[in-house]
Amino acid sequence: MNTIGFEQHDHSHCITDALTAVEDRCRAQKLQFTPARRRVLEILLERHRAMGAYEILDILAAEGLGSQPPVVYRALDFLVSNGFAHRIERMNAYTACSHPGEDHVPAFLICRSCKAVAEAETLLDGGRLGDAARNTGFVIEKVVVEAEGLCPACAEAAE
Amino acid sequence: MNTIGFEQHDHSHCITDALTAVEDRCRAQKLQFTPARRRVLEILLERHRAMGAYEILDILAAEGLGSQPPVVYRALDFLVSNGFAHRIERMNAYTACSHPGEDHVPAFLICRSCKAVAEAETLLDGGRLGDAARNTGFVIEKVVVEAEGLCPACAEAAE
DNA sequence: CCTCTAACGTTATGTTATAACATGTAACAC
DNA sequence: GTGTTACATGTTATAACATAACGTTAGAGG
Repeated sequence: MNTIGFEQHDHSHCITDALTAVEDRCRAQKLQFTPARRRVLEILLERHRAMGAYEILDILAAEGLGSQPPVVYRALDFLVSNGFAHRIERMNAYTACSHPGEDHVPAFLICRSCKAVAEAETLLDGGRLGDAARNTGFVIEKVVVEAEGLCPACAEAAE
Repeated sequence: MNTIGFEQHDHSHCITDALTAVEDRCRAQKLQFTPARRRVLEILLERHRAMGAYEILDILAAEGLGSQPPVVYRALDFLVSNGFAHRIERMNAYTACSHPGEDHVPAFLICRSCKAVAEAETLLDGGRLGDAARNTGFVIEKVVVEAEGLCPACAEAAE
């Protein structure tokens, strides 16, 4: 199964590409890409879907990389706050970023049937929400956009 | 303090108006607006801010309306699924709807400093997200839009 | 009155996340 | 090369959020 974009792709390349991009970025910004942080990102990239923190933790534990919740939450905090992964609020889950390094406002399409997640794009300021904020004097710093529905495969199966 | 829209308003009116609208709607749709459900909505309207389920439960418990989590979660399920309240995913919190009865896609402006929440509007289909979905064949059923930042008062205080 | 359904009471448990504090470690200044 | 600083990690405990499951109750409609 693939999820991002709901289409087939060269998965081993997408993993190594993403890792390389993150490594470069960490070097450039003097961020410590430690084994635990790296392994969590690898897990997210390998599975290529949204995963719960404790699901990731189970894998880390099996590999001897730590068995307590703070281990995985710290790694996820690092990845999310540096834009290498995203948190899906609707699912209390985490997913590797599709294009780490680029500054962007992610928007997610979440299939309620198979739980696949695709990452799309929005702009921060352009639309109606920006208008509403400007009218009231609210200063937007971060935006979460998550759509739930049926992915192409599940929509077809449901007919 | 008020929150919705970040502006002063006639609060007792806004409570009674909202309750009346919900009552009407329940009558029209033969929904049971039971004491627990009503009281939870009243609590959300009175406080006029996003509240956690257990915070609401504490109040219910003090009033003898039930002390176990399912009590409040059932009431919230009813209110949310009928559009009388909304869940704020970012905060694991709930808030009364500003315009119950009208079909709408809520968007929230959440102040990270004072936790005030304003409800704005978006359209479901119009924008960039709709385009992305259409391109991939994804069928959107529900959209969550939540912006975090500083409300006018806190933005000013921060300067 | 009976029955069906939706709501409610209650117990227990599952799931997600963080506080707090001790320990280790690499880089840097002196 | 030692003290200091800053950051990362190990570990224990607990907080915060949510639901499963099952029995009971109460109102609507036959």
